[in-house]
Amino acid sequence: MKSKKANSNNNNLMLFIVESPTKSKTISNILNSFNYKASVVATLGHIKDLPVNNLGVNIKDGFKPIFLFLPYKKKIVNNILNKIEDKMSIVIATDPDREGEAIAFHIANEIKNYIKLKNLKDIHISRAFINEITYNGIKKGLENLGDINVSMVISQFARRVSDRLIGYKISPVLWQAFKLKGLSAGRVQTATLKLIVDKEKEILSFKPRTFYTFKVVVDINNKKVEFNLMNKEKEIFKVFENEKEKLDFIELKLRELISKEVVFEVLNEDRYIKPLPPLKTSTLQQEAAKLGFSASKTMSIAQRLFEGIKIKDKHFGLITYHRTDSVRVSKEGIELAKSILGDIKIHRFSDKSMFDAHEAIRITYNLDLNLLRNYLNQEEFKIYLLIYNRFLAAFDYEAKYYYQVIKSNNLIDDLYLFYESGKIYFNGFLRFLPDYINNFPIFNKDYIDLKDGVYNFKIIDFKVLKQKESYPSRYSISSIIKKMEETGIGRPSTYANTINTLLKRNYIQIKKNTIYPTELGIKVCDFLISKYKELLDIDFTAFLESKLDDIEKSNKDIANKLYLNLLTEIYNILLSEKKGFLLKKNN
DNA sequence: CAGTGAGCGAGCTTCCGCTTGACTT
Repeated sequence: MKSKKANSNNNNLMLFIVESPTKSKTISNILNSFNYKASVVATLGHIKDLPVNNLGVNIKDGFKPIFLFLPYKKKIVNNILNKIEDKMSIVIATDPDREGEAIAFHIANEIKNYIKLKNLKDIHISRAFINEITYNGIKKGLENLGDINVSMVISQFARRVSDRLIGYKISPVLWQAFKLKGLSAGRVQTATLKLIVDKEKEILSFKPRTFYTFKVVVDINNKKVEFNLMNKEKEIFKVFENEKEKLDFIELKLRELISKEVVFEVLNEDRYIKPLPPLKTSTLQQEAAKLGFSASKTMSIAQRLFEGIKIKDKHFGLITYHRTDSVRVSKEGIELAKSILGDIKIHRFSDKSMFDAHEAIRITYNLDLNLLRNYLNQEEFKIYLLIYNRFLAAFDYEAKYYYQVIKSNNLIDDLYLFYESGKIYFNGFLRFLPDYINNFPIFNKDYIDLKDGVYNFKIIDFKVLKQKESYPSRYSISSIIKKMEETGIGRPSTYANTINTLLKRNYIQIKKNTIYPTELGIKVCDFLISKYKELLDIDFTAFLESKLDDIEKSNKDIANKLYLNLLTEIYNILLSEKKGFLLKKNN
């Protein structure tokens, strides 16, 4: 073994490149156990980007992007290059997604230039796809080394250049139209702003109507039980203010029923509640928002938990990576759940993750919570607990409950009396998420001891409740992030940034976790949508994604052609709108 | 001759997405 290692020392020289430095230590240990003499280095995300001060897109030369080093990245890249030696294998293991592929492309170019410059020999560059930082994840990645996927890189360029053209061509139109410095527009921020403005308009134009509902009190074994008057579809029956005759009719009929016996059917069922999936970026931000954390605050706390803490001279990264859109849990995570819970159940959760570069956000060690409380501040501990509870809940058993529905015969014109209740008899995952049952109103009602069957019960009384339709509610931080994710606007790394940008531009205000558009926000949004609906409305991102998908799936030549088509199409829209704007101004 | 002002040109804002760390409070 010793001689073999010495023998192959040079062949096993490896430079392993990832994005996040926090992962490098773990990876380094795993690679050493494979007998590689590896150094693991991190790019810290993108190394190159379009210039900030100008468009950076050569429109006449087929929309060719001009990429420059981001600040401080030249130094990081130089540090990586300095580690390259003869007879080394270089493995680029940036995240397995569109952005990661572009990072791989840029770093590979730098490496190739360096090799030429220094005249280095026997260097092999390859691309690895690592879905999880575990022994098996790395092993699998190294067994299936490949090359950089050029079409995927072109698709990332298309995404980047689209966003640049839209942002940098439209924002100046705003400066001119509003005579204000620093206004901005973009595919993500303007679509998000529109969600908020649309909601405000919905509220403004909403005219709440007054309506009446009916509760009927029934005597069941000397207990007064309140039933709802509902239609066949189990919707509460409403009579609106202008339907006076209907109201009188129902009241009359109900009055006639007082002291009368009515036929009811009782049905009891065994039902269960499935656990919630573990957290991902969007849901973590949503849950934390309910505790009063802003999205960016949540992310900086999660970053600290990810980087971890020292306990008795040993370092513990406390959670998995916190920027993810997946609820998948790695084998290692499942083992961890098993070691904590003993007995686990694997549930299937629907997962619409687009790239799945990272698994769900979960805890990484079975650490004593009381011990941890001493090492974390209050905020960190709260966020850790959210992650802890959702992770363990996801592997726990369903909660089980008795469900009961009591339904009358046809009472009046296809209207029925309904009573629904539930009683939990097995907590299951609810031991980790006790508040979750508040989402089910049936558990607030008494479960009545009645066997299945047909009964006669006496009607005692009824109540007519006067109510007003409630206004649509404005977005909270939590619900806007949910909506952004549902509509596909933005990515896990940018939900928080987008909200901050809208705040910084004074397009929105947040008061008591409620998001209001400002007057400026509404004006800017209306102006932009009237002129650039095609590019800035909510569904443009879905359109763009489908085009990017086409590019990614094509061979290089077709991908280049599709790239040109897409950007020409976008540019033409920008051009025609701008012309229209100038014409109108001159008139 | 000196003061005024027209006219011109330069410089500035801006996008989305991937990562931390260097700042301040």
